[in-house]
Amino acid sequence: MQAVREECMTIPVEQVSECTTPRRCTHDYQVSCQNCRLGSICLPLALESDDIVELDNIVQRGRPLQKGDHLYREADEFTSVYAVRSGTIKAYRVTDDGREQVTGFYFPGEVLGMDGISKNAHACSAKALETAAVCEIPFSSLEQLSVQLPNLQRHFFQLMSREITEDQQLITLLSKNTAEERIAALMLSVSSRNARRKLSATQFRLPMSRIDIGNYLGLTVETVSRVFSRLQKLDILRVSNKEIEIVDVAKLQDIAKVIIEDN
Amino acid sequence: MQAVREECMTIPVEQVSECTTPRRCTHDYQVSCQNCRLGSICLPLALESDDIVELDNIVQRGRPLQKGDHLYREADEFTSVYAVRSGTIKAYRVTDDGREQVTGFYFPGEVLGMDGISKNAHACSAKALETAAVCEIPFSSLEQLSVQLPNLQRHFFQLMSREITEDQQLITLLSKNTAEERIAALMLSVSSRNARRKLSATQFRLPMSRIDIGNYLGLTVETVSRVFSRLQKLDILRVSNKEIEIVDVAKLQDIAKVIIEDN
DNA sequence: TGCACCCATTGAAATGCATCAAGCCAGCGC
DNA sequence: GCGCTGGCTTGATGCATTTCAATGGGTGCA
Repeated sequence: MQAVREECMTIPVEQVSECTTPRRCTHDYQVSCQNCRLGSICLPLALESDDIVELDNIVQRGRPLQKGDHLYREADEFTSVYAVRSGTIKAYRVTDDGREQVTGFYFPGEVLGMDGISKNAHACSAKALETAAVCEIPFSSLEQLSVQLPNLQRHFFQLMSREITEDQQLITLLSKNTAEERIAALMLSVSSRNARRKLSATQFRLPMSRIDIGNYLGLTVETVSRVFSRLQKLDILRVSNKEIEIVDVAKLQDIAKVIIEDN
Repeated sequence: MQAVREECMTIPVEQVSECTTPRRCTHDYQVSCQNCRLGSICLPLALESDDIVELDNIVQRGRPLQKGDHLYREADEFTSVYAVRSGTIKAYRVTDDGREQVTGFYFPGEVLGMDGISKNAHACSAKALETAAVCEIPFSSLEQLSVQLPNLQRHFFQLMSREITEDQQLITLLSKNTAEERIAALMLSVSSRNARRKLSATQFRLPMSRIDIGNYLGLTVETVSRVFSRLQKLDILRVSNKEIEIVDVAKLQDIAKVIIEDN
């Protein structure tokens, strides 16, 4: 499984749309919105097929990002929002005293960059955690198209609203929950987002480092590591470096308390 | 000063638009967007005067809320967003184990309720911390009008984006900062939001209780209280119950580290 | 093959905040 | 006035997580 991913990563041209099968990826580099596997969980949701063509026309598909490449940086001029097609993107900001705060992880089908709208400059940086491909959606075009397609406007409002509610869930998590609860909630979140993409909900590879996890959840690396060890000892998780297997979903949900939604 | 506010609160009909002068409030109950004092920091920002009339037509101004009244509750059907005209609104959600998490405080000129768009149901509850008046903006009308007025669409996108960046700032605060830093940041935030409304940036009355502050900042009441005492002892703040005076802004900023923006 | 580097794990000690507990003060109804 | 209640403050103690420190394992490169 891991070998396949590695293979994929050496053939960026071929793994633009998500590569999940053990077979060699055959996705077209320039796959359109109409036949993108992610369609139903990405922007085109709720659009008529004629409308999707119009959306497709404004979407720009650039070269894949290599691990560590930046999609944009804090304070960069805001021009576009981005839909992830493959790989994982980490959004983060640097605090005044130089430390990093991870504000989100974006998986295929998810849209990022909307924080830049308010000031016309990105409020955070976005960096690829692994080889990744994104669709760039120029915001001015999106605005214009939204005026013609009320469904698109609606959908984009919903996307932004969703970002808000997710941030608020994270706020609650950080404010009220223990280290164990936070980790459990994150694992369930990754799990359900995997399931949404028809991948395994119980076995997956975390694309981010322990440092990133800790940073996102307001914990130190050491605490993250300890919690993983503890959950493994309790036969709730099986952890091998970045490979995670959820052995006991019920117990994990019990620990997380937070209900992880996946729509 | 406090006496005036009290007077105002007994005459709700008259204090709909913000009451800040020692004189008896003379604001019209049905003040329109065109001549609302908050115009420049509320939705109509960036609209032509003709457009403001159109916006004004869809805005509904109901009876003021009394302290403790709910504007909406979690899971209520989402129909409108709300602009605060006077008073303060607290947004909060109840966690699965019954505890409360305050997600935001909304002052005059600020817009709330956008979290409800994604699921067509409110993701949190909103409650008046004191007598408050709000403008209700039916979302379907706003959507329709946005299609006609690209500036309005843009502005609403910006409002939502702003909510996202503010939530992310809170995430950083909760994840990285000490109790002292969090309180300092909140005081500076209230201060700058007051200044935006041409009120004193150094002397104000906190509309929320210590419990709410703690809840918002992920701290217990006791810690909040201790921090206030400490900051008072250091001659940075003067605290008398809910009345706050910022004695040393520089030191407060120094503690907060976070740069509080006010645009 | 071996070195260097980064990431992850584990242990021991330190600490900031929560928890528990008691007391104070203001407002309010009786 | 009296006693009640709710919000706020202050002190003593405990604990979860951080901090400091050391070690191990994987990966890339010479």
